[in-house]
Amino acid sequence: MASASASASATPTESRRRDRRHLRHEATKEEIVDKAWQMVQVEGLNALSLRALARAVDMEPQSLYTYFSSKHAVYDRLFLDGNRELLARFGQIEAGNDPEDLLRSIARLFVTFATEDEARYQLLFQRTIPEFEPSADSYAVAIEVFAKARALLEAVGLDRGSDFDLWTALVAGLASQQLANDHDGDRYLLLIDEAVAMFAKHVFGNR
Amino acid sequence: MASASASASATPTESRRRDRRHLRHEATKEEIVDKAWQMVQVEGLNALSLRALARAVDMEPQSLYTYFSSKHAVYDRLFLDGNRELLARFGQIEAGNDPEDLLRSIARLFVTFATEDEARYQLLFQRTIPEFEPSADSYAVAIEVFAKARALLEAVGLDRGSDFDLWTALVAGLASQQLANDHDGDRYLLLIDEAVAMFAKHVFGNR
DNA sequence: GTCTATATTTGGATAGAC
DNA sequence: GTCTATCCAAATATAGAC
Repeated sequence: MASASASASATPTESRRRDRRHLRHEATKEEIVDKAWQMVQVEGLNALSLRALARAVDMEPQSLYTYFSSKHAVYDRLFLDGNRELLARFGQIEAGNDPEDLLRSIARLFVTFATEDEARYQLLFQRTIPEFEPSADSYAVAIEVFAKARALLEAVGLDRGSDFDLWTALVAGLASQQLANDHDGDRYLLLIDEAVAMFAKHVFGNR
Repeated sequence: MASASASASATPTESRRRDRRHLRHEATKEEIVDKAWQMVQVEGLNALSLRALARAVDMEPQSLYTYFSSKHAVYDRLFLDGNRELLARFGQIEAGNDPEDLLRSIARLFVTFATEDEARYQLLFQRTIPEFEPSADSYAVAIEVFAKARALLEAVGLDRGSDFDLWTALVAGLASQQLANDHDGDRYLLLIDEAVAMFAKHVFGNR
């Protein structure tokens, strides 16, 4: 079964060579992706250009096409990366006994994630790049993120869809206002606990 | 004083001619702006190009420069327009006796304004165009909008800055989630009343 | 896998005739 | 105020040599 994926007649030497080539390829790709993140952070998500990206990694623009078949493919990779990162962070949240504690953890996690990198937030949660749509594979991870967030809320007894939607609106609102109105400050970050308390009281009442 | 703004030796005929020319100029400018709004609505805020815009109003691209000195000047005009529109709508809100009614009106107004036109929302409230910053004049109107919203909240007794910030986060959150996750639906619109009730209870308690 | 060369398109912007 | 002509730069992308 495994041999079907490559040349069936590969010698051990050929196989090792292929692996090394593959590793090198992946390493270069990583380098490109890292630089792309840097660039969108500094210049803005929509300012990314393949030329500039290529030159930033000491490559001719055309050579990038060995790694990414188009500009959207680069964006798609960033989209995937961002969602994987968020999913990983959600995975570290542990459900304690107090529901409000959990909500607070989620809110802090999300707003921190958002404010760390505005370009990433725009890419993942706002439709700001003309024509760009994530590939099915990348989108699947975004769905996972969504499902994970929902599962966390269900774990504290919030299984109504409308509770979940109100929650995400509240948290996304804090994130987007922090980015839009107080980019380098903490005005809205400081409201997280109050917002969580308000929401908790609303959905749990006075239990 | 008035004559200082133009040629001091203008005859009545010259003056009328100048007026008509001015009117025609403004009319054409309006037409360009209208078309620009249409285009960003359809193709996305960042997809606007002066060439396409010019051709859409049956003009050579270069002729646009008679009306707008740069692409950012067009964006700046849209930014101004959008803020004026929002300000005008805020002006129609009347402060009744019930605070929660007022909050509900504001929330509906804002979320409706946002969901009507995603490009406009991005332009006014998200930093999605690389390099673009509104001119001082346009920004002044944005400040007016902000001040008006704040005054409305103060009218119902909410004079703490943190209340205002929590409020705008909540409302902006509903708006941005509606745009991002349910573009043509009403999932988050339907949550407005609940969100307002939650917030009102939080800030007013059980009076 | 990287380069040179090149195609093609598009973009914003200016000069100058009419 | 609009056009022609033009510039210049940048963009994405492909073909083919090495």
